[in-house]
Amino acid sequence: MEQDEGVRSNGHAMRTAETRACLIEAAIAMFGDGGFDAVSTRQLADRAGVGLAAIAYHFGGKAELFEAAVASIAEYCRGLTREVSDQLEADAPADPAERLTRAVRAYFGVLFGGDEPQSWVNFLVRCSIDTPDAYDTLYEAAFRPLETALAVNLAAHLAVSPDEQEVRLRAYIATHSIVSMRTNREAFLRHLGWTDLGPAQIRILEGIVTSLVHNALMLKPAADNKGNGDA
Amino acid sequence: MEQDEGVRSNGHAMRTAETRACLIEAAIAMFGDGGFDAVSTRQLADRAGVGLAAIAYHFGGKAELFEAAVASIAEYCRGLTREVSDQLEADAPADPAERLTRAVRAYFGVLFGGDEPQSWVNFLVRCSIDTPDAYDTLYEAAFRPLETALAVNLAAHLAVSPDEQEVRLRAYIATHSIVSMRTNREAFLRHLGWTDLGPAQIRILEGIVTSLVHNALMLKPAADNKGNGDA
DNA sequence: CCATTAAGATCGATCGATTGATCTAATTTC
DNA sequence: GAAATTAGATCAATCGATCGATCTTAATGG
Repeated sequence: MEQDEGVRSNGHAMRTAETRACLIEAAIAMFGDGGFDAVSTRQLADRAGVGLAAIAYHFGGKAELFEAAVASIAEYCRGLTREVSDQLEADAPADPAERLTRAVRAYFGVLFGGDEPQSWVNFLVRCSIDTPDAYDTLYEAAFRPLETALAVNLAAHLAVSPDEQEVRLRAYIATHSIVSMRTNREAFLRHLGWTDLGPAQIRILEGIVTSLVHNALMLKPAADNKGNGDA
Repeated sequence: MEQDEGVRSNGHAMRTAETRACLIEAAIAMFGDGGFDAVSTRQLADRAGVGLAAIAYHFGGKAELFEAAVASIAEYCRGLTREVSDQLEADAPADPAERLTRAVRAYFGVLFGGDEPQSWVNFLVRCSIDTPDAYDTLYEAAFRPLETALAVNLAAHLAVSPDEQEVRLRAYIATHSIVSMRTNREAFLRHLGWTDLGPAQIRILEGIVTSLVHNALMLKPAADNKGNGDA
């Protein structure tokens, strides 16, 4: 039963990869839970099940381990968003509106269907306010492609340029209405009087999200955006 | 011209109040910038222009200073949201839809018209993920009243019960679409390709927000919420 | 009215504990 | 046995907290 010895060409290399993976996983979870300064290198090593010196040996130091955690979660997020952006760039439904509907549903599924712990989400939130530079890498790699694909389809649907700020703003509102339910978890749960996000709650959310797409994202601007001024 | 000697009945009390205020202001700014564990008590004291021992003397310790900062910013936020919830509870426009439109504009003005530094917003974000208990106090005091007033008017407009999750969910989406532009600042700026939130950008936002209210918040559910299933 | 005393508030120095980093010796793999 | 990797011990630096001394203000006595 050598279930995971396929890539094990070298025993040292495997041990190295495993130790690094354990440390990165511990880093994402613990940095996400408490923030960079709230976690000590000893706690990280204990959680990862390795010695304290392994951090310095494999990454150079605490800061470099954090960077590796950012790169790791960026790659993971890229995999998630690729599922969605592929929907938007597929040929299947020719109608942009239909593609948008499906893509938003797929995005919703990615955000609420996975089993990533909340600490991973918190890690991303902390990144954006603690280390904007690190967040920049993450955003460009994982979220920019999705945003671009969304803007292209939305612009086609509205028959305007994808560079119009109206288009990008709509895309932001639509996507982050969903995203904020995870990034802003505490406020969201309190707002709805919920204590958890179980399957029952997620089903309710999905219905509203569908409505949201039609309203905020795809509805033609018509007269309500320019006609009423501010009277 | 004794502009601020009205309440100064006691010299000691005044010195105490001033020192406490300086420490709390420094705490909000520095905790917001870097998080609880990223800031040392020495840095806090330096920023506040007081001695290190003043923290223990006036608050008991670093943790208690943080709690005092939460209470302070909660009271401040309560003042901001009261401006908006008053709009929703006023008699002036009898039409709930019109009250909602005005209130959302007022909320937008509160969020983008003030001169509170971004570190204050970050303080709130950190609260929600670092100390949910502290955030609970803050939410109940400052945001719950606004949310309730919003739900009441929205329910009246849609002719349903304010307890319907559809109503609360709509209110969340509408309000947090705006709020997330500040709490999720880095992603928002990158999404729009902006580098700052100046008056020009805020003017653009206001137009879209107006549209958002009509679309996501006040538009009748019609057939798109229940009719299409998930085909 | 001024001098004296008590209380309130601040400050610099220092405590033990913990931090990230480093070093050495032991273990594992080839 | 040589190289790679790990664990345990230890480093200087910094952490939050505490102490006594100093300064400011309020209250008291003459």
